[in-house]
Amino acid sequence: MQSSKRATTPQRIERSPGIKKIAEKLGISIGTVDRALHDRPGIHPDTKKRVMAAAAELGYRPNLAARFLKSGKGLTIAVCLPRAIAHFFDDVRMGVHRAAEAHGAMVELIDYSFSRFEEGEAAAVEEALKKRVNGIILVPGRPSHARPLIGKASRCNIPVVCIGSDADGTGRLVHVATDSFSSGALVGEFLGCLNRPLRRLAVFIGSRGTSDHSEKLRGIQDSVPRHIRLKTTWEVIEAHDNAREAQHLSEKLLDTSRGLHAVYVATANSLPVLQAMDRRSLLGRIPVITTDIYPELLPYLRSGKVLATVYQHPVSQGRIAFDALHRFLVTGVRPAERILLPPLLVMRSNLDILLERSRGWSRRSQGAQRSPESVCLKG
Amino acid sequence: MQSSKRATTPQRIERSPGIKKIAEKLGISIGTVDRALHDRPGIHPDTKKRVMAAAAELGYRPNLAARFLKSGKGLTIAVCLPRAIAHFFDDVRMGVHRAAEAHGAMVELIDYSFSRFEEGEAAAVEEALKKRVNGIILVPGRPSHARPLIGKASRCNIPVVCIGSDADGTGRLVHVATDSFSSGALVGEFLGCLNRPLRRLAVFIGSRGTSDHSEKLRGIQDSVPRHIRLKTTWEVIEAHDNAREAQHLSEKLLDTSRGLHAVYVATANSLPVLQAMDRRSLLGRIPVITTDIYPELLPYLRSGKVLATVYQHPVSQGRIAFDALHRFLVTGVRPAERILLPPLLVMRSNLDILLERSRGWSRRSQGAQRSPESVCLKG
DNA sequence: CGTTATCTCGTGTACGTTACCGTTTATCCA
DNA sequence: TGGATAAACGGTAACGTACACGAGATAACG
Repeated sequence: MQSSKRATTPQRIERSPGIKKIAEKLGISIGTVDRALHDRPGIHPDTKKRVMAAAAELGYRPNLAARFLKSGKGLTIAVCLPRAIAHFFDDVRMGVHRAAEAHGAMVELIDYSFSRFEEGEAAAVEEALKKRVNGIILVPGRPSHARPLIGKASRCNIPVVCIGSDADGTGRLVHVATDSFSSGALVGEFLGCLNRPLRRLAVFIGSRGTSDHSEKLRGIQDSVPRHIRLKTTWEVIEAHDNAREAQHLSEKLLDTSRGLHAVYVATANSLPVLQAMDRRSLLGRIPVITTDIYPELLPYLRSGKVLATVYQHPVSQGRIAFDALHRFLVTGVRPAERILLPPLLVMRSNLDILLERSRGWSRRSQGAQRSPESVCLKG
Repeated sequence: MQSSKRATTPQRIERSPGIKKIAEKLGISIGTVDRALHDRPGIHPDTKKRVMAAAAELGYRPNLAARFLKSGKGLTIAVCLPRAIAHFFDDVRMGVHRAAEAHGAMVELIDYSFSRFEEGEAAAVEEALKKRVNGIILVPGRPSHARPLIGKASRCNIPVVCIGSDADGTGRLVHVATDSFSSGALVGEFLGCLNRPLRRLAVFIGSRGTSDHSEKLRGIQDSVPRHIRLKTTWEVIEAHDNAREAQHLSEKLLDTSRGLHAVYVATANSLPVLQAMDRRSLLGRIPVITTDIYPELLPYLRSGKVLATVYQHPVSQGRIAFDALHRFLVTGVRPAERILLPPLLVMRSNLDILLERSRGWSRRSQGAQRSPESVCLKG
């Protein structure tokens, strides 16, 4: 069979040791090494130990290119997130997909969208486990319902990344979110800069039971007294992320207590509040700060009726979650227990650039806001 | 219970057509196809045309896993950036490296640092071209010097990504930066929110000749009148990114003109200005907004002596630049001509979370950040 | 007509991994 | 002790690509 002589080039490229190196170091076959490294049956425990030791000693790292080439498909990752408050989660999903695209066919995503109010997350995760995905990215709608599923996944050795709400103590890999306390504190600091007498402040949240919301409240209540000399009183309204409830409660608030000096809507459910205030011609007179960005909010921001909104980096959260998971799956390096992003203020001046970068909402430039010709360097 | 029949499943994973498919479709060998696809010598023009047509028809995409497996090394990308104003560029470099790490051994980076004031960029790029890298990420120190080199690289079919300064019209792949105009406009808007009489404003820039700086100036001068009723006068100081010059000019300004109402330092060279103001006990009385974040600036931010700083996402700029370049090299998809990031305000409340995410500067304790002590603007 | 150079193209091997099949060894029961 | 059965392990094809090498054809030259 061997006909001609080979004149292979020396090819002195330093390659990381492969499964073959381990095999010849131990004087066994690559098949055995393969079984040892992948918990496959049909191998003697002693042999397996020797292989694992040799692999560790040589610093073996599986060659993903070869693995992908052989198996024909890459890692599969389930992306489980709610449909509700769609704009935020759509951005998260986009962040995940963008990050995954960088790896081409070597990573495959499977989307599972579920209704936030029907505990659909359980079904989604269960489905993902059935499909034997390599990892799960999850935005828990109701963390209490998600916890057992996350525990189950972790026991199956399937890492779970939580975005937004956490589910700690379940064995989840990492929690990615914006820092809620800082969000509230940032708003407090900004309000303090306004140089106005702020005696009565209203804060709209979803529920005190949600740690995200209670932390935001704690943040602003901790921050405002530090920047404002006057004694402040607080109106805390729990709207439970329900539009009708938000509308009803805000109208009630506005009608009963007149001397409101600032409003902070700490949930994405800000539209009903804004509309109620608009009807009473309060916008523009009372400083309002909201959370997140969605199309209906844009006119309020552009007109200055809403001073600023706290941006929570949905796209980045998705990207970071994916990167952490991918890195763990590939290299085995565990990310930090928790990755917190800084909340940032978005105002009229930087709104359009932000949108252009993250989405396709407002392609229109706002008149004189930007000169038509692009920036061009001239020597 | 398994079926009696061995009958393995057809394993019909839909694979994208490879070089082999093209070969058998045309009835030629894979070697010929290889030569055609890679502009290798020794192939008849007609044959090459047929191959290219067939490749296009079948939607051929090279299998990077196989390519990497065979060749033993991945894409090599040169990262050329200055040493000066180190913190910003260090972050850019970190962003590039982080993004590259996700691809493991399939991407290799080569760092070329050069001195900004000695036209070192030319040598760096030249060196990269010699090494026959697949792409170049460049922060032009002196764009006018970089232009011919970028043109040369583009003619060699080596894509160049510019971060910060642009070199447009040279064939560079894409320009990544923060939107300078928005930066200035954001500061103007924020100052407007302060609700104070701002009649005399000082803006420190590097040079009017740098488009980045002149755009920031244009931004704030366009923005302030929209938020402040009073007529404003402007002091524009060009410090040429030189610390001594900045110190001298700021002291001269502070001593000659007393009624300053706000200061915007639009370059990273803000320390001399702050020190000059501090010596005259002006900090805390006159609102100051700076640019970028570096260790020496932290005390000013934490104490409230600097109200806010405009963050330009150095890490993200690096990451985005890399991703755009990588995507282009792998899929051939050209990114947008220009990718502009939104500038964002960093204040005390979100400073530490930001640092934790991007670097290791910040001290661990959140006690300091959330201590009751604070400095408000007086007067 | 023979020799050689040039151009064009086919062939073979290797990359690291996995799946599958074949082979050897150990265990157990009749 | 023979034979059956399973456990443990060896061997190899194949994934898609890159590249060295050689075969075949054609043309140019003596």
